[in-house]
Amino acid sequence: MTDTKLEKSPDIPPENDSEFLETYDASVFDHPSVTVDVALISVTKGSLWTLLVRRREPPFSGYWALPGGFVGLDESLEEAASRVLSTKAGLSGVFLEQLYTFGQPDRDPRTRVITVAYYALLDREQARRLRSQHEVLVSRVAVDWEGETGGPATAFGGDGDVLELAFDHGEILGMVVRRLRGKLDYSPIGFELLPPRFTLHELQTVHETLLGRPLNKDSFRRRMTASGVLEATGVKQADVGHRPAELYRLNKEIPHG
Amino acid sequence: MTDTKLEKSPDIPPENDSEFLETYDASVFDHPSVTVDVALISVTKGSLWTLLVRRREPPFSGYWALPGGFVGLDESLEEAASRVLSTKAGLSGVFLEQLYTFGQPDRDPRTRVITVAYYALLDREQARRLRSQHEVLVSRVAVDWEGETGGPATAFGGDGDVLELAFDHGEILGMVVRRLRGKLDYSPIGFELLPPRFTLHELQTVHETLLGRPLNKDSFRRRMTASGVLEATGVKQADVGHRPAELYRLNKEIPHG
DNA sequence: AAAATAGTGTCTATGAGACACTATAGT
DNA sequence: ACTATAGTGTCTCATAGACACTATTTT
Repeated sequence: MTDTKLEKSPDIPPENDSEFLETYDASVFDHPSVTVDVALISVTKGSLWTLLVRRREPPFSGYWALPGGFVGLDESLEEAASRVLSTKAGLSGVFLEQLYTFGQPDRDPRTRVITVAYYALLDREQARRLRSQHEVLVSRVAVDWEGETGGPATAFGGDGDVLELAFDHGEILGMVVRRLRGKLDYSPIGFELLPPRFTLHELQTVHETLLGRPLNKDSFRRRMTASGVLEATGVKQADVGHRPAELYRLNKEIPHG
Repeated sequence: MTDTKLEKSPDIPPENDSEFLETYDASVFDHPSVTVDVALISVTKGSLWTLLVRRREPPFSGYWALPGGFVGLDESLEEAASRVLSTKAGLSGVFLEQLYTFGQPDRDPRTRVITVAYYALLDREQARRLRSQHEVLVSRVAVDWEGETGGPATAFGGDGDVLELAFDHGEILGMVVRRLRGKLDYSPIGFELLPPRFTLHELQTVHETLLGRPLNKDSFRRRMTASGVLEATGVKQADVGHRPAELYRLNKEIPHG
């Protein structure tokens, strides 16, 4: 094949970025700030919840924001997100995955801030501990099913009032929910939102809450048991006022990406 | 519900990022550099291709790299990627989407560089124009089907030799291909790799090349015609040495996310 | 006519939804 | 016994794969 036109002219830029530097030279030290913002997602009572912190200073003073922080020069993005999780929520060892990077020049009115958004998935127990913390709000989140192709999420306070979200955090939350909806079919993320042992019914409720629509019970059970990612423990529920369901756990033998 | 523990203590940090600043204060002006790298993907001759540029200076001098550049303080990430596309490849108006952000502290040995990776999809005609340019190499790319869960791509030169890729660009290319494979089922990205009018066979070849495995002809035709995203033009191929196939185009009436 | 690919019709296997039925806990 | 949910068996319908067959162009 003759697809190769290899380098032969002397006017090739010496660096990947040199032609940019021509126009950028004077401000070469004006690098943008880079932050991570983390959406801590949990599912209970048939709703989606996320942790928000209230801003006390401009910009967006009084608005609610996802917990976040600057990326240190010696830490990876994931380490920065982990640090935010630990500092702002006292959590470690939770499922954490990169979502998207938001970099509109005007998203922070002060200065250029590019943020790498992450989402973390919490089970009931972790979410419960969060609710007992001070200074944070675990807020209910809703995304229109219509909002499939885009659009922000709405966050609600304890009294059902709509919360004003800082920056583009409404958009970030909207994208988190849509991403989770999309991954649910082919990725074992539902389990991250449940304790280590759970019933099929609990798993179905998590899926339904995430998707925002009811699922067929028979089909759901068949799909899950046939997929091989579940493992029956032999143990059953206790004290439930009806026939106890079997508890399942994630099958660690199967590699699940 | 009593999920709200609103702010009431005076020790709440005044800013989202203040506790980070405690440890960061001295180097508050040492922001990381932020770049965009763009993988220009095309499909022809049953293979995947991407544009690579050869580095002429350290680090990774002599290695091959994705085209990229610094993000300007006043441009969005997408605008930066568009600019790279136009400056390095002379292309505009092509499909462009953000992939992932790579930020390992040691990915660039000189200094901290966080890169936001994008991928662009080119049709035959755009790829052909690329191949006629100087100073760039349109390289064949392969990703093990096994590499479903991760791992880098391999790039090949014109003589079939393996190219050494700079930085983590092999990982980036691997993730691009896996992302495309995943999106193919539920997103009309296959059309971006074809000219405005194409036959069902050409579309199937694009899908097969991307996926790295053969597809069932009958099922593929049914799926595509039933999906409603295709529109028959009534026009047929000419000069093909066999029965000419009907040409289809993307149905612009249907909203497709 | 031969070669080559386009396109259709039909049968079968598989998975989802619907529904009826049985099972087992607490009260 | 009653209630509520767990779990099974079976039927139907939609979709994918397999295969046979017909159609239409160039050489």
